[in-house]
Parts: sequence; C-alpha cells; structure tokens
Amino acid sequence: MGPAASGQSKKRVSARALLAANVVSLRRTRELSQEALAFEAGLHRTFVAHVERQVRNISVDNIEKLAIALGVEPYELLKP
Amino acid sequence: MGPAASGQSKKRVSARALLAANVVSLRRTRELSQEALAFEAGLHRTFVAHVERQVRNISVDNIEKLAIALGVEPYELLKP
DNA sequence: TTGTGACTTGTAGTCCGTA
DNA sequence: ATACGGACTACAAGTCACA
Repeated sequence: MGPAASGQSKKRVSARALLAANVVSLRRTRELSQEALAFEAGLHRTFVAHVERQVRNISVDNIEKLAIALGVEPYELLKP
Repeated sequence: MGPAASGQSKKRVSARALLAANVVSLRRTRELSQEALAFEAGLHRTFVAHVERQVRNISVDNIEKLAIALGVEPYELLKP
C-alpha cells in the first residue's frame, strides 16, 4: 500500500493553502463575490483574489478581517 | 449578575492577542526560551519577542513556522 | 532571559488597466 | 465575475544596540 492508502495523509498542506481553500469555500457558501467580500472586509478586491490563489502571504490582522466578514472565528480559516 | 458572570464573554479578543497568548503558553509548557523557539522556527529572537508582546502583525507563513516549532497545527495558535 | 525603539529591505496591499 | 500584469505605497520581516 502507498503512504496515503488509508487514514490521514502525512503530507503537510501549507497554512496558506488551507486558508485559501477555506476562504473560497466560505465565500461561495455565502454567495459573495470576491469584490463583495473584499468590501465587507475593508480590503482590496485584487488582494482577496491573490489570497485565494495563494500568491500572497496575508497577515493576522487581515485574516481577522476576512473572518469577521465571513462570520467565522479567525482560527476557522486555518482549520483543515 | 454582570455580563460576564458566567459562560463565554462576548468581548472579541483580537486574533493578534490570541496568537500571542497561545505562543507564550505553549512555549512555557515546552520550557523553551524565546531564543530557543526562535531558533527552531528559523526566526529572530526579537521578532518572537515582538509577536508575544503583540507589537507585530505576523503573517501566515510565520504563524506556520511557529506552529511547527511548537509542535501544533497552525490553527491552534489562533484558538481561544 | 526578555523588552523595546530604530533602522533597512522585501513584500504586502492598493490601484490602474487588459482580457 | 474572475485572472493577470505593471506601478506604485504601506507595512511586515528581519536585525541590532541597549535597557
């Protein structure tokens, strides 16, 4: 059997990737556009796009802004 | 009874403060100095000190470095 | 061992476009 | 509505001397 045949994979997924996936997922659930989310969070639209594509290394303060805009706790954006 | 007499307080504590408290707490549990933690995480001692004092707005990538050095998942550093 | 202010460098974050 | 690029400006990263 391969290394990831059963149970959890050992391969560490980056915090940046986790955050990106969670933001996209939550934003879709709330039926918000990148622009609408950016507005709610007080950030720029292109920045949100960059975060979702993992090209930017976002800071805690802005993680918190996104979390509030999405109606979740900051730590939930980093949860697997 | 006062507003916070029982149950969870409503007052929102900043993600930065949460992170700082968790880093200090976990570092103490592991009996590491700021210097030792900084070394493990590949960061500078004073940078860790600043994060613990909440004077720095740390990024996800560095949250991840600290988490790995402390042996926890990144999201655990933001948990209340 | 930790706290803090100051400083330089790299990049986060904004804004303008184009597709 | 989103991706992507270029050109900015603001601020995080990283280091140091000293309390």
